[in-house]
Amino acid sequence: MDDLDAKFAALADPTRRAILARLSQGEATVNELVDPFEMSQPAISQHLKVLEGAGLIVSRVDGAKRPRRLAAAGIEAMDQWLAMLRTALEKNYDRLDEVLAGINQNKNGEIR
Amino acid sequence: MDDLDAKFAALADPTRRAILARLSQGEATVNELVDPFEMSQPAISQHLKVLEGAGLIVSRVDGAKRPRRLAAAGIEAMDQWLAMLRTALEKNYDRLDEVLAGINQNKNGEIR
DNA sequence: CTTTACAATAAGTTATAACTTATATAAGCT
DNA sequence: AGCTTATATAAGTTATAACTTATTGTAAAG
Repeated sequence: MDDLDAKFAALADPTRRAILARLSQGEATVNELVDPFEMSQPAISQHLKVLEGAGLIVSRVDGAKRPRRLAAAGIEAMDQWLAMLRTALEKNYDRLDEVLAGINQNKNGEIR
Repeated sequence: MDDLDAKFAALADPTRRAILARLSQGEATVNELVDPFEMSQPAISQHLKVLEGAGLIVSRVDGAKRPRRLAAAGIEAMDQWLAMLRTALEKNYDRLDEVLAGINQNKNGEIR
């Protein structure tokens, strides 16, 4: 699963982030997920469809219920992409440190 | 900076992710960022505005040029949010391990 | 001080997202 | 079978996103 467009777009909605936060505590059915929101059941079902399409959650059939839970694999792709930026930033900080060290060195004629 | 809606929405566009990837290698001006894309300069400027609004990049003035670079602070909020999910998933795996251990125990009358 | 280079803004178009209400499907209960 | 509960799908509305071309603003260079 690699569709970063869908994954990040899914996380861009606060309702969907709240759903994921809820699911991080364990499985929940659609009705359980509807409760905390001032929003219709179809609206939540549509959000769940988006999350499932993005590979961030999976569903299971239990009679008439369809409990959802987080999909481990789905989180990783995003995480790795962010890791790239994080690493790049760390490297930039290192460079900045070197630059600042250089400035101190020049000002004083020695390293301080 | 905490506007997760804007941050994740910004990352949902492949052009903007490519821009961030380019900036992870160091500063770049608007024209430099336009080059690799088959897209007008205004389009790129608009993408940059979105990224800046989301706190993911910052700009600097150098004569008529406005070099952009990554904004360290902006990445963190997203990263922390994802970290929450990651941790939750790890915990769920731990629980699953316990459950499976329990099953083995019951089947055999002893832990195997 | 006019031209050129770099970038931002304006206005218009088209596609898509996020809801709503109404309706369909499917399982469980009596 | 008929009623209820759980969820999905359909259709319609409104707002917003992602472009385009045209234009404007601003600094540097001749």
